[in-house]
Amino acid sequence: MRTRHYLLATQKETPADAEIVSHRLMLRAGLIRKLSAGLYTWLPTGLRVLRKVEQVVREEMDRAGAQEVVMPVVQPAELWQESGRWVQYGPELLRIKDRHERDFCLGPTHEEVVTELVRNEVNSYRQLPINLYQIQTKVRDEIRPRFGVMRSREFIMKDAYSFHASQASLEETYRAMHVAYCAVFERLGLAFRPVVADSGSIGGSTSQEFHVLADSGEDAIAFSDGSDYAANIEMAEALPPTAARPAPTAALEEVATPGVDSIASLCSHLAVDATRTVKTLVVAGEEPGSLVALVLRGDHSLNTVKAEKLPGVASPLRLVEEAEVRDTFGAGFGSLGPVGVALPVIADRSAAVLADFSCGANRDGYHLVGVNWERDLPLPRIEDLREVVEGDPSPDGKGVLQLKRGIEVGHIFQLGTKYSEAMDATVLDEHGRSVTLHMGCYGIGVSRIVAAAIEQNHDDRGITWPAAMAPFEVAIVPLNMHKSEAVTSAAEALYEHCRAAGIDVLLDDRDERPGVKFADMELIGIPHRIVIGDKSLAEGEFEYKGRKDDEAQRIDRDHALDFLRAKLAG
RNA sequence: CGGUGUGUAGCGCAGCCUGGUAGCGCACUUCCUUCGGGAGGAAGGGGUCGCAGGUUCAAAUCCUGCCACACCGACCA
Repeated sequence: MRTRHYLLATQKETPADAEIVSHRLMLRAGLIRKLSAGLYTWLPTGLRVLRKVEQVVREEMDRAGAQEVVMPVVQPAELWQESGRWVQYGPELLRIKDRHERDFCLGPTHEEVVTELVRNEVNSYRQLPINLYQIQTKVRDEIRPRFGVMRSREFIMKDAYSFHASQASLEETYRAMHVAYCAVFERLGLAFRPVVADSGSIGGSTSQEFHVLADSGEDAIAFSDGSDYAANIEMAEALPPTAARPAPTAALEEVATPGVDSIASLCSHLAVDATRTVKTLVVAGEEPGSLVALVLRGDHSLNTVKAEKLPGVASPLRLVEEAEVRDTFGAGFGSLGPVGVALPVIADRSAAVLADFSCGANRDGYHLVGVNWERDLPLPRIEDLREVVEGDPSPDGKGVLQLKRGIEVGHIFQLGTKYSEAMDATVLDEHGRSVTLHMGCYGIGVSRIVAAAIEQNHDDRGITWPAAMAPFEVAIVPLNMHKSEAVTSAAEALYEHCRAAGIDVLLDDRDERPGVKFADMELIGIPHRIVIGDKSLAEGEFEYKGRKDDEAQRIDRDHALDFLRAKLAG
């Protein structure tokens, strides 16, 4: 490719609304342009990167025995009604009507379509297992699109669906997908971690996420420093404290705490540590109109995923309005406590082992100190409610937890029979009996990977692509090309040799000053750069610089191609 | 959906308070000089000031409504 007629679309200035580095660089390097909120055009350079990611994914899926298909983006409502998700999925499902007023949706995922396909085409256990995948545009009407293609309303995803006659077969494919995913992210040169995950709205039991580690990640992940344990923080269990609850030593007392409406202000007012306080959160119960009080140690945070899975607690979790709380407790948020409340109370494991603690008095402007379970109030139901913090013991008993942030780029699920049962997808087994299919599903956020890779690979000049993802492998930068015939012919010759050798090469034949060319090639992150100028050319040499190198080096022009081949191979 | 903020040339912004000729930088076009790290000069092109209504002799500016976008909280690849 030559830059002269190539839509390079680089820009010096950063659009004001780009918050994270990958979004800024994708705009500046001319990878994407925004059409509307959460909707992006992929420009030639961006598309090249996208295609490289797709190809790695495709190769590893094929290697793992999956077969590629393409399913429709537009899907009939009937299928979604059959699985129950037409009502369950919520407003994120973008619904449309055709000219006959029939309901359709734009596919956010394809469980229904693929199950419909397989129940028609596969009838015997002999045809199983089967694993079908596609690389295709998905549509989700995101509440809040942000960070460019990281969270957009339209995005490219690889989604695979496997079907099995038994749970054992499903587990085998699930493991194979785990291996394939690790291979994909390794080939792409990304620092990643597989983590135990919540299966969320897709359903099913076992699931793991693959996270690219980055400070800008939207997810927190917890992992042990003493074992392989790693989990999304939503799933990380906070183990029960090992120490028993101390005996009470203080007397129960109500103290005036004017203006105190938070744990922080309570601590400074009473000169106590947050670990000796308790906070009370009120959420909706399972029965319509009912409430449940959740009690956590002052320095801990509620884990909403854990909470909404508890029997008696409404799912999705709903924190109630202050007015509602006031009706029940007679006090506002800042003065709530578990003493003397008529509601079901659930205490976190850490809160349940406190003695002589402080909490709200259920009277505005007052708190209780010296509170003790079983003396001042009954010991309530105890559950794991809180978010783990750094330094907690690892749930597998080995080591302590560390927290990092991650970008979810892959997710594998064992769905079980959720969809096959709802949609009556069965085969006959070797005894001629009808068995419900077991199902797995496996997603990779292809467009998100592009952004995630930039989060991990950039410097103050631009993107520093991992080799496998770079839009071009080699940039040829001739200096003074329009004036020097020697430079022109050398550049043209090297360009043709590279093309003949199958190298992805970009020849910068623009009539621009050197600084402009260098800056652009570095911004878009081409890993290898050959500069051809009159001075070095007179000595029969080119100049080579790797994108991450500090210094350029001279190379013999006659061996430039071999030199590049060696660089690309290694 | 709630909270906050912003809509003026392709991009980044000023002008609005105090109504009166629509401006700056980058980018773009032409010419001259320059040419190994985002050059200098000269001359140009490009805007229904988000939309609709209102106030006024006069609205980018004041008022009302609507729309769009961004950021902060509940969703997910």
